Amino acid sequence: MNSYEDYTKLFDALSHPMRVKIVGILAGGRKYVSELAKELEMSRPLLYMHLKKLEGASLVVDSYEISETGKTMRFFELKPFDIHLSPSTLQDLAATIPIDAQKSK
Amino acid sequence: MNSYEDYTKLFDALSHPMRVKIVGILAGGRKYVSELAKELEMSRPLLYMHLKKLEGASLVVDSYEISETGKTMRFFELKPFDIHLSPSTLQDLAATIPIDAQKSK
DNA sequence: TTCATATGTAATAATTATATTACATATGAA
DNA sequence: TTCATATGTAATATAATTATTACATATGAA
Repeated sequence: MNSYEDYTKLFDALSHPMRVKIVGILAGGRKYVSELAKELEMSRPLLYMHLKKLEGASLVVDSYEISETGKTMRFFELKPFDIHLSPSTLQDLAATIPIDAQKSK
Repeated sequence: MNSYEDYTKLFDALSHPMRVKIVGILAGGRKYVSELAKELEMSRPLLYMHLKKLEGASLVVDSYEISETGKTMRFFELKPFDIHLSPSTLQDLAATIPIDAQKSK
């Protein structure tokens, strides 16, 4: 974790309950996309959108594997993180934010 | 802090750099609206929008005071908070999120 | 009265985010 | 060949967020 953009991306990633839910599931171990979609009762296009945000925030990483039955599977797993939020930590972070900062997309 | 909605509101509030900046400034002491707008070089309507989000996330509270020159001033100050984010804490939080949860507006 | 400094908000524009539908490829099993 | 299960994405629709402009009120000082 370095810049304030990293932090706003992280907060943005965790601002949607389904993405927090995805993180919670992955905290119990890696899953492949179709498996996750079934568990979340969510369409894959929508799930991909959420996973992309989580990956953009460096909360998850993906890797490919071929199953015993020959299917390509894309696994997602959680990256370790440990973040402390308090007035003091946010004050330090805020000090690095320029006055004309916009939301990073 | 109780429900997952409280947390997603908090993350949403911190997902914009200017709101983190506002929190950082208020960590140094309370400010009234016009004072903040000047320091942030931001229009008051836009600042109000950001402050409303921060207040909705229970990060700040407001109070009114009459200045020595008779002007009504609306002060904002930071509420204390201390949040720890890790796979384990998010796993606990995620367990409370229903499968059909949508973003709370 | 006019000016400067507070407050507040309604209306709109512009941009992003969220969600769905409809495609497409590839593999192994039946 | 057909089916089930993986993958991926393009196009579109809907909704929410972000940002600006234009108002309005109130106070005390000049």
